[in-house]
Amino acid sequence: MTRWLDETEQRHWRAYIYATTLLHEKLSRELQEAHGITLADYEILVRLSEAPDRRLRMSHLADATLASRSRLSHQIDRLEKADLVRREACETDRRGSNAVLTDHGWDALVEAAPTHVAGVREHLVDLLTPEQFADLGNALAVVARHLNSPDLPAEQLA
Amino acid sequence: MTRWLDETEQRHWRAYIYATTLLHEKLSRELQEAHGITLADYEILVRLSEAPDRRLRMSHLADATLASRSRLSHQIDRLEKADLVRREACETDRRGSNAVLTDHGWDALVEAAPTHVAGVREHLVDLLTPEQFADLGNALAVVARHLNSPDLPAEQLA
DNA sequence: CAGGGGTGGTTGAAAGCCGGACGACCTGTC
DNA sequence: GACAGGTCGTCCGGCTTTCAACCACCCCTG
Repeated sequence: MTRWLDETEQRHWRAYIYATTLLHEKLSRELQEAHGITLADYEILVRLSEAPDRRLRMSHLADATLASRSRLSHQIDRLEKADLVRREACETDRRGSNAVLTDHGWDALVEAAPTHVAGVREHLVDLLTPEQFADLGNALAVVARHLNSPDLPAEQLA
Repeated sequence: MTRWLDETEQRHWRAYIYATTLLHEKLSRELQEAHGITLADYEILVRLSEAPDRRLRMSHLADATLASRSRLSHQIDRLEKADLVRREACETDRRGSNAVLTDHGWDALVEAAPTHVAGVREHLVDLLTPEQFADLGNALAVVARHLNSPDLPAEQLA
């Protein structure tokens, strides 16, 4: 038996779909117009910039950015062509490679970051009260944990 | 001067990106595996099913689903191949076409709806208290309104 | 230390997506 | 009633994503 969404739930759900789609597009477009990179590119650069020696294993980076291995591989191809990232062989595991942020990549990130942060503030954070934003973050943290955990049988909760 | 995100804001922002990406993927994959349609397809079918005579102008449908005209056109191509939707000429405006839900499309929607609703509940609604979910919806409604409105100069708010 | 199963990452082909250009058509104005 | 400017939907070219196959390598087991 399906328990349907009542009218209010449906309204909230549509607001969710609507807002998340629009926000993602807007932030990505702003980055692209100002700096020629997408939001996905930006997130890769951020991860690398935070990593020790500004390098990460491909698979780790794929997990962190929620990309498939194949997708990340292509994406790194492009970033490599743009000289924002380069690949290097992994010392300890000869199957592996590291993605390394180039100096040019670092500079690009430093330039793009204000655009990104301003967008996040303008189109999200500053539209809400601090409590609202905190509640949003906490609620979505629950969702993220749920979706990220290996699928437990639902019964386990009973 | 850029006002950076503090550590807490950053945590919330990452939860946002993480959860919205995962949730979208999960719901789309569930639909695809069970019924061979994506979330975007599903939303088109829903809009058509709710419209008078189960038909809508292409441009209206594009706006409603936040798709570019070009993207919608391709998407309708696919749905037409799958016999879920068909096109028909618009009577009152010879430039236009209507997308019409076929009987088969209606049946597919009726079949897919329980999967979708169950997913939304399992991975979002039922993870939160009713208040949390309502707050989420209301906060995102603010965001959606903001992003949807024609760009006012920021000064207008002062 | 040989073999088998698993993992890391890349690749190519096919499908999907977007922006921009386009032809067709509508509508207001003179 | 002609024309200018807008709107409707499609199409083209180029890029992105996905899927599945693949090679190279690791590691465990016997």
